[in-house]
Amino acid sequence: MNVMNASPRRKELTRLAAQLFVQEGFDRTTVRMLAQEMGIKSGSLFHHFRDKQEILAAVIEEGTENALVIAREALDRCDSSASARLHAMARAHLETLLTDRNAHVVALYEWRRLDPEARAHLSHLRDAYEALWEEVIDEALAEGLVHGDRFLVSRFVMGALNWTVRWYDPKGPRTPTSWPMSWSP
Amino acid sequence: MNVMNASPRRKELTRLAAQLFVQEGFDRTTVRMLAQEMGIKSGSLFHHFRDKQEILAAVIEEGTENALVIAREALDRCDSSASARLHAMARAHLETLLTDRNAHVVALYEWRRLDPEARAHLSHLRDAYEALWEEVIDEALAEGLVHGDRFLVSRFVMGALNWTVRWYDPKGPRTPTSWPMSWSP
DNA sequence: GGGTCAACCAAGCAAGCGCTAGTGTAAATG
DNA sequence: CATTTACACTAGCGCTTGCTTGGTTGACCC
Repeated sequence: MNVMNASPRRKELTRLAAQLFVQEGFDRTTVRMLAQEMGIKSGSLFHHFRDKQEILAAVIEEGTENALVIAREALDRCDSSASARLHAMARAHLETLLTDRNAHVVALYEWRRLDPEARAHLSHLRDAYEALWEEVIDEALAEGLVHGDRFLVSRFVMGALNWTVRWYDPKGPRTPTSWPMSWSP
Repeated sequence: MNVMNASPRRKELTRLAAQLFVQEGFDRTTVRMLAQEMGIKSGSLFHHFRDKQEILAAVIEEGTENALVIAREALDRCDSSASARLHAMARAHLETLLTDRNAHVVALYEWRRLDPEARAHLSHLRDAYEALWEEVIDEALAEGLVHGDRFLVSRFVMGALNWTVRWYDPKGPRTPTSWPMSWSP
């Protein structure tokens, strides 16, 4: 088995899996569906991944790693005012949400399907990303750019940004989706 | 079968189902698990609901109907300034999110599992609720209370509010949950 | 040209799934 | 008293699931 490496083949399979997981949801996506989409037989899948769970973990890991890279680059590139850094961070966030849309939607909707070990590992990645956000928000608070409770501000900002995956459709203004364009509670 | 009525027994079963759907997700929740939680055998479940899908629809319907009632009451009770109405609406929204938490989390995560007929029916309920929001936001824009694109403003407000179900835990400040307290994309 | 190795396949197993059929029974209804 | 209704039961059918097994292929290497 290829379990631990990051072969190009595995990367591609992961990308395809992400797409299917978004379309059908993790539980509804069978290993046979995944295999067919990948052009192989279902048994062959387990040459690349230990089990179905590992495919899910690979999808989320990939997405979160890319988010970290993009955010760091954006922060390096912009000037050091709190406003510019906040702007850069928000923009990087939305950029990631779009380019790795599938992976992030999966992370959002299927996180609970991860087993404890995978969850622990991916939590570290996530925490690293959140640390960037908290840093930037602290600066914004210190400069008086925004006001309010540090905790609440960051939750609300992240909420508003992340929620975009539910209603923003890059394919066009009003393509029918399988979830409601918006949601009322 | 009791399919169409709203017997008190069915209401209670629906409440229990909502809890299980939140804990396990719709697909992972088997009719046998539901039956056990309800203290009956799996076959007996189909006396109350036509099929598993109908249980899901019942959960979401219940939650959305309650949201509508609460929001309307709140709007009736407050005075007519745009600020007061916006405040009342936001408060009612969060109140619903808390009291019918399970139902709303299910609606948020499992909407896609609904079959087309159920989805169409529930969309109407949802639209009725959203109409209240749009009305209030329009008033706020007209009075200059908030600025910006009407569409974007309502999405961002709803996003920030709805996102609370992901990090706010009514049981206490830091109880471990099965999803990340917050999320980084 | 024999050996290596990732990649793949055909076949199938054990477990679990939603749901149905048919029956029993106590309370409500005529 | 006779009949219907609401609710529960047992038993199991037909099918799908994730995953395993044992073997084949073809490109590359010394």
